Formats: sequence, C-alpha cells, structure tokens
Amino acid sequence: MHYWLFKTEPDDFSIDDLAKSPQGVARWDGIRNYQARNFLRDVVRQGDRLFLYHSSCRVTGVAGIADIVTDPYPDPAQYEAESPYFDPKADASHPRWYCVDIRFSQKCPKVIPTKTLKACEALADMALFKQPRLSIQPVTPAECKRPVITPCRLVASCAGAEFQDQPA
DNA sequence: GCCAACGTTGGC
DNA sequence: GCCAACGTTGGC
Repeated sequence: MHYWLFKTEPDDFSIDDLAKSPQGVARWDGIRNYQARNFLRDVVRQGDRLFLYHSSCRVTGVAGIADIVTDPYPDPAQYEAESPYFDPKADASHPRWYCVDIRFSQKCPKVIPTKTLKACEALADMALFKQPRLSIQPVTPAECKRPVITPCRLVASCAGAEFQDQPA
C-alpha cells in the first residue's frame, strides 16, 4: 500500500467537491504529464491512499485524504474530441493517459498550509518541494508518520484538531 | 496577475 | 538528439 499526494486547484475540484460526489467517488482524470502518468499507471493501485493538496489558491496545502478505489485504467477523456483533455495522438489500442477513481475519506478541519509542511524538517525532501510541478507524487512512509500529515490522527497542526481514521 | 521554473514540442 | 521557443504550473 502506497501513499500519494494528488494536487488539485480547488476552484476547479476541491476536497468538498470530492465529498459531495456520488458515494464520495470521483474519477481522477486529466493527468497529462508523463512522470505523473507513470506513477499513476505503474505504481498507483486500488487500496492506496492519498493526501489531497490544494494548489493555486488562497491557502495552499493538504486539504484531506482519500482512497484509491480502482486500479488505473485508460482515461476516457483522451478520446473525447470535445474534452479539454482530448489527445489526438492517443490510440485506443495504446492508451497514452490513465486515471483512477478516488473516494473521499476525510477533510482536514483546516487546510495544512504549505508553509507548515515546509517548516517541518522531516518533510524537507518531499517531492512537493523538490519537484513543485509534479501533480501526482509518492509520499514516503516516514513522511506519512510526521505529526503534521499523519493520516491516522490528522492533523495536530490544524487548530489543535484531530480526528480518527475511519476503519476501511 | 506576475513571473520564475520547469516540461514539451519540433526544426534542424 | 540538441536545444530554442513555447506553454504551463503554482507560489507569491
């Protein structure tokens, strides 16, 4: 089981949008970066979990966690001519882009700000800081255990609030 | 909204 | 296969 960090622009799709989706499940599509695609296609699997990161907004940072509920499958949008994610070079027999379905798990009482993550020395090597443009990136087990982002008793730094992980 | 950093494209 | 031009990301 792996942990990931998925980035999203909340004006476009936020943790609340995920929570409001039917059964809390939404397709994570539109990934059009090869390194992110490779993680998605080759490493991400059903049962993995992710931190949802809000980018390009007033308070950037980790907004909640979600579960990967499918294995990767070809992103249908690459074949849809009217979609912004249409890729004329994608071939049905050799899909270029992949997606997964994710399910809402928990929302942080307050977004854990980027600067809080940055202030944690043990998180200094996170891909988030080393490769700021990577929209799907692994989070190591050691990073997951840091109090600021630990998924099971999120989030000491969020206004002192924390909450228990839901059993699967 | 700016702009630096980075990823992609395409001519050679 | 290089690399300049271009497009996009994302913090500020």
